[in-house]
Amino acid sequence: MNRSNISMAVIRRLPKYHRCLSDMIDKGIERISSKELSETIGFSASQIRQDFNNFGKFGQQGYGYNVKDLLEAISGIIGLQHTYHLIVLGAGNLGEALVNFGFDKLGFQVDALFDNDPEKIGRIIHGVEVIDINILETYMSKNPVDIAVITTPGKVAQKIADRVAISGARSIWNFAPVDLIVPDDVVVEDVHLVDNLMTLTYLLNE
Amino acid sequence: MNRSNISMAVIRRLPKYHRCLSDMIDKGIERISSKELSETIGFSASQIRQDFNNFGKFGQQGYGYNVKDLLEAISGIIGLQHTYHLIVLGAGNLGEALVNFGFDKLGFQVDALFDNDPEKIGRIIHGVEVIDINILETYMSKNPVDIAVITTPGKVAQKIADRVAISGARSIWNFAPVDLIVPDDVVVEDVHLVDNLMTLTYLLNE
DNA sequence: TAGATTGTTAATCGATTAACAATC
DNA sequence: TAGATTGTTAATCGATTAACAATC
Repeated sequence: MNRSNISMAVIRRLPKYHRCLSDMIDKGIERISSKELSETIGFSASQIRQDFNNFGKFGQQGYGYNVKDLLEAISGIIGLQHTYHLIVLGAGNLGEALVNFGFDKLGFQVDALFDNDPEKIGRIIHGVEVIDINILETYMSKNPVDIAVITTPGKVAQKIADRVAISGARSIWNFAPVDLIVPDDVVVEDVHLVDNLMTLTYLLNE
Repeated sequence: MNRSNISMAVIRRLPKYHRCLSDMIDKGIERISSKELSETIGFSASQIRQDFNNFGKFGQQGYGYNVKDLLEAISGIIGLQHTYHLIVLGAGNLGEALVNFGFDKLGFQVDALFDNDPEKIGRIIHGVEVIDINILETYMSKNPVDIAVITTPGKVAQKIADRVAISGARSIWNFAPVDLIVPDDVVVEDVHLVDNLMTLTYLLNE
């Protein structure tokens, strides 16, 4: 039950449990066994029970799991009880798309966009202001930033990562096609879209 | 050397080899040992040699690997010698961002965007026309589609997947937060952005 | 109570790492 | 030739699956 011992394989399955259980709530399903959940989610019943038992005992022998309670437990494990403050570095199409994606319902609030383009600075995009990247440090000294989202070109991504890390960002969600180097206490999650496309083409030629 | 036996763990490392070797070409590096590559890429030298030897013998004892030859070999393994025809389903911010991402340099050509919004149909976005989703089948009967990119809301994603699959799309790059059900011969690669965000928040609370 | 299903231990499977003979 | 480094086999490690006692 020590979070730092949990393998990444388990951690990466948590969001899928969250999504699947949310769907079940919407459908009015009240209880579920690991066997039934297995059929919906595609993980083995054994793996499901192993996964949950990394974090505690959420079921009841002979009954299964209460969907609502289990969803709440998993939300808590993931950390969805908190609201997270995001800033997006790079007000291009991708940055704009992320502002508009609808993460806010889950507690992810984009507070500001940053760019170096004078044409964009000062504009409001989906209710979020575009701020001059030159005053990033000033902004960060006054506002908490949990997640810095990097959507800049690859060439400047490391420099931006350095700046947000030194200014106190706790984590980076990186869309630039580079492997960032950050201090030990900064968490990085990469979305390497080109890598995904290449995986797809490999499988296409199998 | 039978492609279908290769594990997904290996396949998902191929794009990173590609990126790392491309960077080395740009830097003018001509040869590299698995040990040196290990230090740059962060995989063990042993793993690197194991990975390559799934596909053939690309090195030379006592010398290492020729960077240019190795990059060409890996490009070929991934399938980058071909050009791929893409269509994007959903002309929202994300669809627009993907059209503009710059994949074309790697051989990924977006031929068309599809949407159901009369305001958008007929418009040209970054040189790509937005077509009425109602004539998707007509379009696909006349044009080859290797990769169908789904950027629609989750609710309609499965229906769109069904339509592109039956019309002959060979693969789907899915950005909707659903697990698509497709015929066996259609390859799906998911980009579940909400899942990535949740993984990040988990790690943030570790 | 009997049936069902969890929580947990043991067995299996697969992926990574270590070691070294082959060879450039 | 001697040194270096691959290709490949063997050992280890970790993750998944199977099994079953505990118990609701």
